[in-house]
Amino acid sequence: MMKPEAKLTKRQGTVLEVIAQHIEEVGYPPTIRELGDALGIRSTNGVNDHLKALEKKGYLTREDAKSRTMRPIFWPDGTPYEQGANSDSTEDYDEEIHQVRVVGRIAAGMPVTAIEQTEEIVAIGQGLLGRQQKDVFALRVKGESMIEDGIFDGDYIFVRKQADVRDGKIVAVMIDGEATVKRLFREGNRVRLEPANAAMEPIFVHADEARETMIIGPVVGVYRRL
Amino acid sequence: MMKPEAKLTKRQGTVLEVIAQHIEEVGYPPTIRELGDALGIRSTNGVNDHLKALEKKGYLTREDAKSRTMRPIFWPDGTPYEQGANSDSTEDYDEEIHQVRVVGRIAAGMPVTAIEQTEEIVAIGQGLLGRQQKDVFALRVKGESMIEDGIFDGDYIFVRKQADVRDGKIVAVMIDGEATVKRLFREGNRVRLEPANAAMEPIFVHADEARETMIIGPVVGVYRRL
DNA sequence: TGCAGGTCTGCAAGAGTGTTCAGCTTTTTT
DNA sequence: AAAAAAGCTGAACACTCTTGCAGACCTGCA
Repeated sequence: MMKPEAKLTKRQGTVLEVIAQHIEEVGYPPTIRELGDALGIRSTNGVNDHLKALEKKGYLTREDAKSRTMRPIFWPDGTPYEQGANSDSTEDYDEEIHQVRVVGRIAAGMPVTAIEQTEEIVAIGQGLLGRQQKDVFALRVKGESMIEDGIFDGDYIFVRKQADVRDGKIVAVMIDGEATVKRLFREGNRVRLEPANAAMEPIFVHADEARETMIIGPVVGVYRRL
Repeated sequence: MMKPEAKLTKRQGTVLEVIAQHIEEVGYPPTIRELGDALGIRSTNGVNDHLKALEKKGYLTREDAKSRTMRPIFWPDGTPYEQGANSDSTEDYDEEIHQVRVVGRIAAGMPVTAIEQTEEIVAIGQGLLGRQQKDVFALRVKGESMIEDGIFDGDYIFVRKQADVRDGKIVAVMIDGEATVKRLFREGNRVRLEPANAAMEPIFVHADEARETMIIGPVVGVYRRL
């Protein structure tokens, strides 16, 4: 089994995970600036330093001066990164149990990382959440806007914090301080938030709008107690 | 199964194939110029016309004005294009966390305790299952008999082994060796098993019937991966 | 015959992106 | 305590990339 030369710092591991997450979720690698947004780094050079470090340590490759050309080689833990051919990995893998915070509301205008009112904490195994789901939290659904997609009032939804989401995915968004769940579609310079309820109208958000809008991230799971 | 609206021309199919090939071999989508090189098209607009056509016909999506953001949706022949993958895992742990067996089928005529084919094990915290949930196992739902209750094909349902169930509850039952999910209603000396799908008829089971019927227990939770 | 759609050239504007420089603070190592 | 590494800001620059416009040729179809 191949292994990388040196270990990563905590932060570098996070960077690498965010890249892998972006590729899996969005379908292609991020740009330096997109990476910066996801990591809360304002300067492109701040991100670049991380990428240089990851390259130097052998966890990542890039093509010079080309956009979106970064490719992970190893996971932060040293496991080889695979992309196309995934296998029945014969290796056992200790299942991680995640302690997920359930929040009632999200403060308006706050960065995505700032969440109020942890109402309870629930435990759920990695097997149900999917691969490398780190920044996941849970919300209780209010309202019936997604009943046709089988998401009901009172359901727990598990959301991964990630601003960049693939088209057509179910996402949690924050509009004027209210957190809601909708399907997201990009249409030119605006975004359509489509409820799964024939009785409700889609919401349109323009890029240049004054509205307090923020994509929290994709919904990765739904749980309903019966 | 979803299908694209219109068919592609020969050339458009080639373009789409080249894109898919690039993603597979290089790891990320090409730019318009790179596509042009691969196709022998000198003008970026020539390529762009193809991309527009592919988008219009629903075979491809792009983000506006961003590089390398094209994503195939269908193959030229109309087959859905897949890219993401799931991995599952198992191992022990201990706490207030339940290791729940996920079974594919239940053997006909066997006592409820005898279950075959543990396909995987998922972990879930007590907080989501409810109180004193000891004999709980999980099933993957097959079919659409409960879509109106928000239980879809492929969902995990958590069932507590318990023969006595309150009226109107969603239960897992075994009929002639097949495990299904229905709502249970007692009506005199018979039992009505009501699907939550307008297109399906309820099943009636009489107490004196020869049918191999057995109530496994109430469904205490539903989980759906997204 | 006319017309729509597919395919392509060439050009130019403007947004997007990677790179680099100078400098800063904090953490880790020596 | 000093030095090195990690982590980051802000700005500037050149190049890449998408998009749009104008125009061309071809084919199938009404």
